[in-house]
Amino acid sequence: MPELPEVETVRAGLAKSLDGARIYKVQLMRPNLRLPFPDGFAQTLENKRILGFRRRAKYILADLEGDMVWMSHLGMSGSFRVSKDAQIKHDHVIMDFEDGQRLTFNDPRRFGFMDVFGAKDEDKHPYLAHLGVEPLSNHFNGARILEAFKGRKTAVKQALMDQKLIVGVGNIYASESLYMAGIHPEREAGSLKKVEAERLAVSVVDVLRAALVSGGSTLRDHKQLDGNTGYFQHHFNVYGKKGQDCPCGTGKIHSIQSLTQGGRTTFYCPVKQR
DNA sequence: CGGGCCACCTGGCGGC
DNA sequence: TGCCGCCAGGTGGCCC
Repeated sequence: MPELPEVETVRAGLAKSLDGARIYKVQLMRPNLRLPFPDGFAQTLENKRILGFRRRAKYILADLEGDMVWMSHLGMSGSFRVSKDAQIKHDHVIMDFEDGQRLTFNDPRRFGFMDVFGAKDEDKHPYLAHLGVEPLSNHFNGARILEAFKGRKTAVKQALMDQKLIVGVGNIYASESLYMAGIHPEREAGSLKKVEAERLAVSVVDVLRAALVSGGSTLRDHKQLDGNTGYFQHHFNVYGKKGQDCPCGTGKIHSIQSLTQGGRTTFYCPVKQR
């Protein structure tokens, strides 16, 4: 389920149930997800209290007693649930807590992964060290986009999804942000003017914040930890709407179009986005 | 280093 | 009903 708003919603759900809880037992139902679980993964987590949950990019980071960090990534189809329901297909990690709660990680496609490492190694972690700016931080603005995109020949849509430049924006919110900013997805990233970069920064923030307020987007049957579904999908302007009338209100009635970039589908308005 | 492409997986859906 | 191809919210690694 995961772009920034969905991951942040999951993080908040984990925090609500499990802040301060002590891990009692960790069961791995298979030796790997996309990556192998590190040696001693279960033993390292067991008997440690969770001090809090943070998010960096699309990674969930749990601070543990003993200056350790438990990292999770949801991939495309990963989800957590706090419940004592029976095990179901694709439940790969089951964590029981001292207070009786059970946390289960389910991931049909197994593109997710987990790791555990010392807190002092976090900044050097190969998957965390080269991440770009957090779009909901006060370091993010048009100037930052201009700097990140400078000299890039790649399409602005792909630059927007490049986690080394800006984190948290995936395929849905890249399309939605570019639509809102009125920028054509195939524009060369390095060609953005200052005003366009500023408009894009505002659009990215607006779209992510609006999605966050809605509890993220729920495609297919995905549920949040508490069993609720996000509902931002009802506010999409273009994502998944190829052929439908464009809501932009510019000129004559026209339809939303799609194209493929880097193997991913992009949705856009050929009139509003230039 | 940048950019393009493939790989990793399972499941759901539309078309025949 | 069954099979087939295609698509899906991500990202690491390989190649040039």
